[in-house]
Amino acid sequence: MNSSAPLPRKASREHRREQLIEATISTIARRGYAQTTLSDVAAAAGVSHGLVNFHFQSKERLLADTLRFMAEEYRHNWETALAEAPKDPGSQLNALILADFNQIVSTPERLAAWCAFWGEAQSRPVYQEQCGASDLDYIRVQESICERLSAEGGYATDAQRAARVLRTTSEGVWLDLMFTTEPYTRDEALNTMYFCASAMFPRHFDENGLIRR
Amino acid sequence: MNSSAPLPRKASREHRREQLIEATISTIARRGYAQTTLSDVAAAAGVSHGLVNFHFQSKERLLADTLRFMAEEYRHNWETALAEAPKDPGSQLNALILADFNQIVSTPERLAAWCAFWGEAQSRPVYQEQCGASDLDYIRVQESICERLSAEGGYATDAQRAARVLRTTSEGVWLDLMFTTEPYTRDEALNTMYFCASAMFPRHFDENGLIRR
Amino acid sequence: MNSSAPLPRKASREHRREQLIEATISTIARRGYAQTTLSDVAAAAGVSHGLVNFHFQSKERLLADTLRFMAEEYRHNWETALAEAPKDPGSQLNALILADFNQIVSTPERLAAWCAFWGEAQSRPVYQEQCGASDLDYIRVQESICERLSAEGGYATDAQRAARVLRTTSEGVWLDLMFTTEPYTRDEALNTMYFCASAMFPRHFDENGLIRR
Amino acid sequence: MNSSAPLPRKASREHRREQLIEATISTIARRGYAQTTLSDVAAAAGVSHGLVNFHFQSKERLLADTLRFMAEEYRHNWETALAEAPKDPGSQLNALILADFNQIVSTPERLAAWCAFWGEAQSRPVYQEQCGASDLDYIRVQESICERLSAEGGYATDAQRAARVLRTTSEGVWLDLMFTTEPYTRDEALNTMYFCASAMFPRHFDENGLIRR
DNA sequence: GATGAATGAGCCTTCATTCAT
DNA sequence: GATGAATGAAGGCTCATTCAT
Repeated sequence: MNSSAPLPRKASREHRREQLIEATISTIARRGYAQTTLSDVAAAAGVSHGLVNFHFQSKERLLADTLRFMAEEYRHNWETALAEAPKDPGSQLNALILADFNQIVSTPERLAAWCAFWGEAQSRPVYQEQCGASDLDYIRVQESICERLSAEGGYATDAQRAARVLRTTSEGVWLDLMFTTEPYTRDEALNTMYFCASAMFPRHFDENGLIRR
Repeated sequence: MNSSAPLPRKASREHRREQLIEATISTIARRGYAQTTLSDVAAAAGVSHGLVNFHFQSKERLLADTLRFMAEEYRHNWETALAEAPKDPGSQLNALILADFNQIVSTPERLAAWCAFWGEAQSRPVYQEQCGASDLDYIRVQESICERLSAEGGYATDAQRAARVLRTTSEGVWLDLMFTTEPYTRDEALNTMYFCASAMFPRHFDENGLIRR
Repeated sequence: MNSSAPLPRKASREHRREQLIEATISTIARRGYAQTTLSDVAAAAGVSHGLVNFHFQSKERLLADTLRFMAEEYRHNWETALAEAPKDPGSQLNALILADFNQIVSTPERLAAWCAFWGEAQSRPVYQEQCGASDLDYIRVQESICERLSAEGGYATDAQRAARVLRTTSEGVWLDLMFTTEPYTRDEALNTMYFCASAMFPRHFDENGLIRR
Repeated sequence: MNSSAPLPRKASREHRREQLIEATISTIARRGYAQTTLSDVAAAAGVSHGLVNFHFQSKERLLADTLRFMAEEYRHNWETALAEAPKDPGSQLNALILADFNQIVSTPERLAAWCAFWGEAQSRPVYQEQCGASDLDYIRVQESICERLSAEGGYATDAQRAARVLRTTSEGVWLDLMFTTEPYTRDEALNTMYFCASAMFPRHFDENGLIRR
């Protein structure tokens, strides 16, 4: 997996942690959550397994920290996208859609790891807490953008449900990218998102994306 | 734990198997996939753990058979719903939507178990095979219904993408029912589905369901 | 293994026991002592595994009874051979040698089963008791024949050691028939025995057997 | 149980392995092959049972490595004996006989362990492979010594069969040392071997050993 | 910081034994 | 007599965790 560059014998604390977290994501993606052992993670990171415990105290914490890392990465991804986009609601919604399918959070490894955590989260309150707040923020921002868009475009649409349909479609398309026996491309994934947006906001989106005026 | 009635000492083979599969679904829902042990399952079924291996040979097979059971149950659910509904595409699509949220497949236990299996499926080819064919059938039936609906209603819509949006929204709403910190009701879930359908097929659906004429 | 003739639904007690003992010998020969389970034995006998316990109460007793059966069979084999042979010591010793390699006790299955029991006997006093008395009888009879032969032939040989060499060679040749990567035939086995006898009693034996006068 | 001194917490890998192999031989000798568990072995070595798997991966491999160890020890024993003995065939054969009954390979533990492995070997190809080659080498060396002895002494004897009788007698005497209810001493065992040798090579051996000239 | 030998709890699995039918 | 579902003790194996070096 790793073993790429011969690591500096002494990496800084933070760097080691991040390296181990990346190895954890890799391993979960490859072997699944239930099959992931600390030895797998250590091997993927090219270090001894004792070191994992040294930096994370326990497997539980390693996994929790990995999930937090991914949640923060995800949040940072869409927050940055929104900050860099024009402030009109169409552009903002477009930025949100694009952010979900860019090369940072939408890699096969990330998708697989998210999927694995979802599978476990239901029975682990600690995981739900980990993500709940982030998700709520995302939902509220998305809803508020949809409201502004609705107002601006004169849509008679229910903004909350529109936002929810966009969000669930995004999640479902992620699952498609993981599982369908006849998978489709990331472009088709995006087009599906735009198709969905255009059904609800036809004066702002068509199947190819945001309508520029 | 042993929620059911005191079991007869000897249940028929098939009945025992089904009982153990139900106990497995329960246990996965409660404890998660990774934390599910044969002893948990046996305790949930009120039998000794040796009996699980007696009937399923291994934990692996118990889980695979459980997934198969759920896949067949899911398929049977929507096939029956379609068979019992009027044959016009609006009614058929409506039946498909309702089937996903009825009391058979949309119980908290079923949702949680599905979610757990999704999390593991990515790293288990045998699970993907288990579900792949079923999923494809569902997708094709749903697409064909959307095509007929599109033709009938004169929609300029892309039937394949419309079907996909409906399906992914359904999956995403399932995840919402599992995870959101501010969960909503099954009625709201259905209304969200109808909102989605009405955005794409406004002459057949509104937010409250199929428009009767 | 078995399954030969469709068994009468109700076999007599003794017949069932013997049938199960033969199945045990078969199974030990095929799978080894440590790998032999009651289910293997039952399957080899074509009956349900519950029946084995019914007839033998426990696995321990089944194995002990099997060993006793083989010990009695072995003893009966050489006793009969001695009874049917002429009474001169040369003929008697010859009968003893031939008895060890005839078709009753020297089948591959018997040899393998004996070997397996030897391997376990060391740590099981009950097995040693089972065979000890029989062995002692055999040893004494063989020694007494050798003494008579020694006297008759005017050999200056130590009859006890001569008997022991014959007996150990017989055992060692049995092991050869089981294990050597370049096995030899039963005829060569016999010739080896005669070679051994002729070295000690050259006026009574040559490499081809008893010297008739 | 833990017969040796309190072990250093960290023994070198090779030393640990050998220590565990000795514990395995001990345990097999005491409890028999079928009754030997990893916990027994670990207890005999004074370590936790997890450590056994750590060093040998599985019980299967532990036993196979133990057998290999004993086979190599046995081979080394007679090879060294031959190397240190005078090169005339009489001395070489004498060295071979003595080697089989010295304090290295002919301890009660070794004999019992060999016996247990023989009992299992028949049904385990891997065990047969383990020993087959070594045995063949031994047989060939022994035959060639007997041939040289035969030529030197002008015996009209069949060297191959003579070698075989010596070898089988040796094995049989080993079994006697394990099993007979009236056991005899190691000296008597050796005398029996010499008795056997003297019967076939009377100008080189008498009952007390090699005839020095 | 880092390593890897060592520990031991916990799990899956096997299988002798029981027993209702 | 015979069957086979059911039990539960026991064993092999995994792996998170500890800790001497």
